[in-house]
Amino acid sequence: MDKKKEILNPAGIPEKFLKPYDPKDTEDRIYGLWEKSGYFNPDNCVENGKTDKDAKPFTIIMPPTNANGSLHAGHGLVMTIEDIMTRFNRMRGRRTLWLPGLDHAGFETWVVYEKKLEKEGRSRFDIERKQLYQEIMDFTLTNSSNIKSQIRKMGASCDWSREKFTLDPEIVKTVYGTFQKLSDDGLLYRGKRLVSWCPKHQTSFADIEIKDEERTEPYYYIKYGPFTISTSRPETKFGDKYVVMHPEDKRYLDFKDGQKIDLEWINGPITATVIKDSVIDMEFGTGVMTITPWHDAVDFDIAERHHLDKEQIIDERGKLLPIAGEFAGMHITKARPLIIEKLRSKGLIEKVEEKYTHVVHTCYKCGTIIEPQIQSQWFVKMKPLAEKALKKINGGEVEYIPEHYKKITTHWLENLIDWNISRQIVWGIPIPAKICDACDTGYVDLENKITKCEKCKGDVRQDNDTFDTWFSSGQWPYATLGYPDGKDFKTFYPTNVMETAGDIFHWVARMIMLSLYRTNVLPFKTVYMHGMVLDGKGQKMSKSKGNVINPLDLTAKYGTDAFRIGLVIGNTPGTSLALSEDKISTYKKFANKLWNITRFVLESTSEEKLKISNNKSEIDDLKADDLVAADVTHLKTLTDLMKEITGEMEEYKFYLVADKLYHYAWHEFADKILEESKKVFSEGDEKSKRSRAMFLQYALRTILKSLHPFMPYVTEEIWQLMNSGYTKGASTLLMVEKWPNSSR
RNA sequence: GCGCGGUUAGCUCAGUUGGUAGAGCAUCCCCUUGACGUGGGGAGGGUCAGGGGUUCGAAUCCCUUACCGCGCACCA
Repeated sequence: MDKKKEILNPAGIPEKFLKPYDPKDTEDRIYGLWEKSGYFNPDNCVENGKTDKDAKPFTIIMPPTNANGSLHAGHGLVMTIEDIMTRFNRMRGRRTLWLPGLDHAGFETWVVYEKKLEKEGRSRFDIERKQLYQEIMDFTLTNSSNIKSQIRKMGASCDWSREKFTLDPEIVKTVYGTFQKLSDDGLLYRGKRLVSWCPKHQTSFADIEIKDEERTEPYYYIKYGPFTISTSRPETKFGDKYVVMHPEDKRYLDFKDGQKIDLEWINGPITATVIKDSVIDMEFGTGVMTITPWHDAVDFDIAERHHLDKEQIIDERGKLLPIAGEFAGMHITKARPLIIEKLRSKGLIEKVEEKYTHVVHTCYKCGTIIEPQIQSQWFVKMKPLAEKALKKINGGEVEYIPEHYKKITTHWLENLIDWNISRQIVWGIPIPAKICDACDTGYVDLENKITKCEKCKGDVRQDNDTFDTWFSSGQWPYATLGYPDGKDFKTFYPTNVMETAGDIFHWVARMIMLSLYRTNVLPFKTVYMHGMVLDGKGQKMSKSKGNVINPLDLTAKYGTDAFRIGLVIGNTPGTSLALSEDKISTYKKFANKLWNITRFVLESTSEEKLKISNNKSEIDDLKADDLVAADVTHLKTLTDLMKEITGEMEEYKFYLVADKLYHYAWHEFADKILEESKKVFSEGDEKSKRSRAMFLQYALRTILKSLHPFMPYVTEEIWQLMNSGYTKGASTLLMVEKWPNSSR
């Protein structure tokens, strides 16, 4: 040991402090310590007296993470914010449960697995359903350990003993119960309705799985008897036998509703019927359009209103049906130019606008144009569910952070259409229903005992579809807690906070609707929405741009604590955040600063030098009476700060709290108080020295406690070293220490 | 078209109920002070997007314009 070190370390403080803080050497060991303690589980906290028996519960249900996924920056933020909430409330003495969960992520996983099959030269159509399901289950369960270890790496103090998976039997049972109840209450129906269909993936979609894309294509004006219609999709027009115009359009007053008109069409003469409907925009195009109810939402609505025939033109794979005559069997993309050629040769093309820009719906995975199709699927009537939810939300019973998400949510709820919950993929929760293909009737059949169709007495078959992922994840808060009889449901429901990404606010709305429907109670009091995590330049991360930041690279480089607090400071709820490495690097320095602050405090307040008591309770119950005037002032500043930040923690203003603690620790405590202390310890009288030593110990402990939710690893490591290596007293976990007293 | 945000220092963003504009990073200058150079001290830099209004007083409240982002619907 060189001379400098000798001077610095006269009291034999833990060796570790002689080197900079090393997250790599710390984090896994500390996480192991926490897990071993069992205190992630609130029951153990109560049992060991860390939490009072009658303490109020505090519950967060983790949004189920894709079991096949890898931790991305957004997850990093989720885990950080929810862990902050959890640790804060645990330290405040609440019976705190953070319940982790994994999502089978129906379609997401399906796409991944289908690609894997493709690589192996296999096709899902050659594999028996049960086997395929089992293969994907094995694949998912094998992969899930990956994401779980990544969640641990983030320091998440969730209760792994209560971990749930969306395909767990008890979750499925709850979901089935809801399906049955919806049916019993007349809120479920099997209907032939328009669904968004991906011809490549062979399934219907939720809105969120559809990506809007702007395309520039030719736009055709085509003669349709006495009219001219316009379209960008001539290949859908074969069956168009209704021509629609606004009832008040002066140009077409001569044509009467229901009037028949003979005209020459693509494949020969047809008879068209005039329909008057005010949905038509007189300003658009020629003010006349023909309709394709089977493949278009507006057209479908018109057909429903006027009880018109609906005919399928394009099959589920995107090929033309026999109605297309000579074009039957062709894929629509191949058929389009040929159809145009034919129309042109018949003199039916009036003009072509070459560059027409419009938005088309595409599959968010494969980019294939979504082909609406009429299908028999299960639908949930949303209006009654939405109304109940709206009443609660508008009545102020759900707190939204930030508040404007409330408006976005209510706007969405007010415009809901019936929800298609059937998906045509194997990977998911099978729909417990029987289908009669002969008369197209569906029966909810949880007990698997229906064998004959009540209507036509024909045979029924098992519904091969699975539930939309959102239908099951929409029941997450009560399903995970064991509704209706589970002990946890009774203790921890309703939960306190739902923390999730702002762009899936509709998931939150669905949880509110379904929870109200089944439990009659709002599933949570507060909705906390975080924004998107962008790259350092503020751009959306995407694989194609190559700007994806892997959070684990950053935690490896700067430590998890630096990553966590860097993600929190300056990040107000709902606002997107540019993740810059500079910022994370700053907080790595901060972790080290805390390390050195501790080193100084331990060194300068060592027993040998100053003869202060190291009795833990004497430090923690520090009174102003024990201190000299200067320290009384410092104590008051610190106490006021604790009071302030405790309030802000309760208001979920973590970005403020973290920033204030950073400033206090560095620029007040270290830069001012510690500097001033050097003089006190070298020149002051015994009373001042003792007072200062006690205050420094107290302040350090307070800083560590209050920073613990944000930077759990370094604070816990310091705490352990202080308690076991230097000061006396039982070694306890900072994780279950009491939050600093703010009521002095 | 309807709805929701945003526009503050070079960059990223704070700014709680209206009371003389803040932080981090970056820039510049100084300091080998015995916890830490992953350090310390200091400096420069903003007519708070434009316009109007309410007020003794507006970054903050109201109206309006422009631009950026997002959601919903539509796109025949």
